[in-house]
Amino acid sequence: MNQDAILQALVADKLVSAPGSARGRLLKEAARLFRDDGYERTTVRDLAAAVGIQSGSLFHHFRTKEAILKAVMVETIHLNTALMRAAVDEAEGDRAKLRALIQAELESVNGQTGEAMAVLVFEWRSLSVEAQEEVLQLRDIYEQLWLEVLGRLHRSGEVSADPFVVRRLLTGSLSWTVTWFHSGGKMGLSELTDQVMLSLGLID
Amino acid sequence: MNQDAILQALVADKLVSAPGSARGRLLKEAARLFRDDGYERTTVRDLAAAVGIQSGSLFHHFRTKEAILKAVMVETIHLNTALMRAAVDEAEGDRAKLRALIQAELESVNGQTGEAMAVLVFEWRSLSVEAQEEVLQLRDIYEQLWLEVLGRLHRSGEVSADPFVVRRLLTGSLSWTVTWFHSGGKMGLSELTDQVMLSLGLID
DNA sequence: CGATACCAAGCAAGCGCTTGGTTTGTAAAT
DNA sequence: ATTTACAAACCAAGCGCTTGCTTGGTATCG
Repeated sequence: MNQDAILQALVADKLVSAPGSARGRLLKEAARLFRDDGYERTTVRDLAAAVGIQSGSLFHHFRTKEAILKAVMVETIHLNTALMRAAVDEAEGDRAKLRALIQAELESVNGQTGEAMAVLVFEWRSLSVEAQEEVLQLRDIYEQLWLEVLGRLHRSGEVSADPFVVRRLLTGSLSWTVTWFHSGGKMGLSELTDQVMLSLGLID
Repeated sequence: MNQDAILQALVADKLVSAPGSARGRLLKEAARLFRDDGYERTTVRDLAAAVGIQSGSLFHHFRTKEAILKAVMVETIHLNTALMRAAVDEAEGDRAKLRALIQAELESVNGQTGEAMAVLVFEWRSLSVEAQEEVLQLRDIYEQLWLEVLGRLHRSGEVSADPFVVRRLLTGSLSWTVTWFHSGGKMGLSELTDQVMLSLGLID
């Protein structure tokens, strides 16, 4: 199952907006603006201009500005949960599964959905407390994927540190790559993945 | 040279405001509010109320709201550069120096100056481009400390991955601890440091 | 014909910051 | 020891602007 097929399945289930639809384009522009300028600095007028409508017309699609932020986050989580599960299912062996997870997360952060992922990481606080809890619950689903793989690698002695701690250290280091890594450079995503595995002592 | 002595030396050099002074208290409250609510969400009225003055009176101490953010960041960098240098100087051997750097950064992020450090990490974009460059230059000074130690560990074969990459991965994982690690819990800062060293394969 | 998507205009509230004047702390002059 | 002088710290009020969002009406299309 490739990335396009995964996306289409999610669209069919109405978990993610079709990229071509008005709602889909709006969310894409929102993700870009929220990442570049931050949620608070982005005005509804900026966002409306980016999609070529009047600011008031936004509220035909979303009840509030916060609902747009939440939708960006929720759809991103749904997409990435599916991508992670596919990555982990395709790889054989726990080292390979971990490598697949790392590469998948790096692709999410630095690839096409990177804008939305960055928003997910850095725009937390702009969500109301209730919305935060909702998003957090969704996120836990794919955290479980990591913990299973890391748990087995820990029991086999290949990873000495505590799985929970390792996952959290990785969350930080992988999402932080958005601030310094640029896919166009001389190091590619695959090499970066290797470097992460190396730094964990999982390649010799 | 302990932490208090370092702080006093910086205050004497006017690189950091005295914690008891009006300016010092203002910056401390600003750091707390900027971390908790974000720079954009924090209003000058919130900040003024937190230090017990009128909002207009803030502008007697700082020309603009942004100048307050910048001051928080600049003073934090000065303080932490000094702390890092002390940590690295006191430790003997490169593994011990790396451990000292990690622990010092974890203390900065999660300890007394944690609020300001979180601001430094997460409130980037709210600074004007010129101010960003200024802050970046100051930060490079202490990045050099890390690269020297990591470079030696790399040449000796103790750290296989590229020093630049390792430093950046560590920047992410260490600053991210602010979102999940709480010093009050059952794992202390020293144990967390051990876990980081473990995850790098630097303890057996 | 009815639903969906949009525009034009603007409201109420909140924003950073300014202004003009008063209090407070300090130190030299009497 | 008291007065004088002056700057630093602060208050009360509010200006001009931007913000998220609302309203009432108009295209567009199956």
